[in-house]
Amino acid sequence: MTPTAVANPNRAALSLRLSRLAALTDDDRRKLAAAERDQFRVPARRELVGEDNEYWDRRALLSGWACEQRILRNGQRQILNFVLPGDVIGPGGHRARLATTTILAITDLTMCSVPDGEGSVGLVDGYARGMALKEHHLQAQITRIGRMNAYERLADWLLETSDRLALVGLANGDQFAFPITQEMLADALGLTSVHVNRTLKALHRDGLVIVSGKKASLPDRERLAMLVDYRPAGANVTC
Amino acid sequence: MTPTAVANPNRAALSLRLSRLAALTDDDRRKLAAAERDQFRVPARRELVGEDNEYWDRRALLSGWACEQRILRNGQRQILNFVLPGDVIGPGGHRARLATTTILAITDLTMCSVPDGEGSVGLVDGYARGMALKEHHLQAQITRIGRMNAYERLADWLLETSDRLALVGLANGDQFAFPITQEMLADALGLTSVHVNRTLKALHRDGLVIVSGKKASLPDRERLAMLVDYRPAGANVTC
DNA sequence: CGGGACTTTGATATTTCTCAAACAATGTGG
DNA sequence: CCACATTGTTTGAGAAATATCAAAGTCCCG
Repeated sequence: MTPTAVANPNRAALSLRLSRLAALTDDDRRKLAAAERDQFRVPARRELVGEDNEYWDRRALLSGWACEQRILRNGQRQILNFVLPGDVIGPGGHRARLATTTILAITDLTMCSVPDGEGSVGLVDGYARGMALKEHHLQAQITRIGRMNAYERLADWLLETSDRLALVGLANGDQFAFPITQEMLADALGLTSVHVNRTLKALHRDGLVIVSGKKASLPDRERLAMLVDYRPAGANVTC
Repeated sequence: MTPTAVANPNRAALSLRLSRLAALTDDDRRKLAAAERDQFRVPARRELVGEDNEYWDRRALLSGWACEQRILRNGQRQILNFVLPGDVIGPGGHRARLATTTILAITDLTMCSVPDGEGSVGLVDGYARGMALKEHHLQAQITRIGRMNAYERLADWLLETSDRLALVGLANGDQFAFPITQEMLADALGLTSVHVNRTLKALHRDGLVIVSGKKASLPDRERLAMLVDYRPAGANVTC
């Protein structure tokens, strides 16, 4: 184990995620590895896709967190979804572009471009499952905001997020990185940062969630999942 | 104008919508017309796609309204989006299926299957724009529920819906069919039917919305749109 | 005409927001 | 390495939006 490998444990998030979503050949893996080798960085707080900007090719996030958001006229923000390592962003099959949406780097990011799927059943299948997962997450987001209370929204979102991170090997047992502020969480879950704070404290009091510094952990996933009737998407997707 | 043509003014919703989303050749139109000729019906209240059901090919809705929904353990329902004439349902490019979601016929429906896009730039482009629009509507739905109050949610949703109907020629001036109950609206907008009722009354009092029987109209779209900073998706999409 | 499904209304409860301030952590320039 | 500025968290008190419960009214279908 070389030092650099230890320092960058997840620079293969794209290939790791795809290999868990579809059956890849050695050739697929080679293509992905090549793409991952050609990385570029984006500093925190930079916007990746501005409204009405030209849209670029598909890119994958290798490390860091980003989010897709929309700003309302009155300055309010709605975070539509978080972009986590292994996720692909860019036109999803369709070239049509009408985003009134922006992608914002929450932390410093490492990214790479995504190899074309042409001629590879595995890659095409993996991309397709990735898109299906993304749609699933959008639907879950609607359900959370539409029909759950603050306590349930937090619980459900934490479970989903930890599952997504686990899929790319970024969850250590029940613990995972948590680089977002309570205000971002509020903007994602349709709440106020004050209320997020109080609700997180309630979850902590109930022994379900521990957030400290830039880490979170879910000591009792079982009970948490029961509480909000959480159904992991993974079962239907991973292969 | 034959009597049947008058009685069924919108049995060409698919080709109409696609021709507004992309440039179609005569050949494309022929294919679509052929598909539309081979219709089938679905009675109101029937489920089209059950959870974990086998997924079928892509189908288009030619007349009637349906909705995609999810039922929570406690019996609550979240309507994720409404399916309107001209909309395509089924696996969107990706074959992966993980829907924990159901499509429900709200009214009696007329449907047809969707011709393969193979070899047609126009059709492929049209389907792609349709998918992009759908994603846009999901994002709009999140923004509505997450960051708007009841009054704004209703207003925004009514504007979007009337635009979607207008795209397939189903809006008469500012008036359009409105076959859904206030409870469905509540389940879509993350509200209570009681509150939807009161809010609709407020919109009516303000001269912005008239709902009566199974029709709705928006007498002052201008003011309504201003009020909620509504941005039609159409501008970026229709060609 | 009767009955079920929708709508409307009222009174009250609950959740969440708003405002304001104190506190803690984090980073930055000197 | 300190002092300060900035950003994020925590707390309290009161206000506003929305939910809940219950009942009456209305409409439409058969």
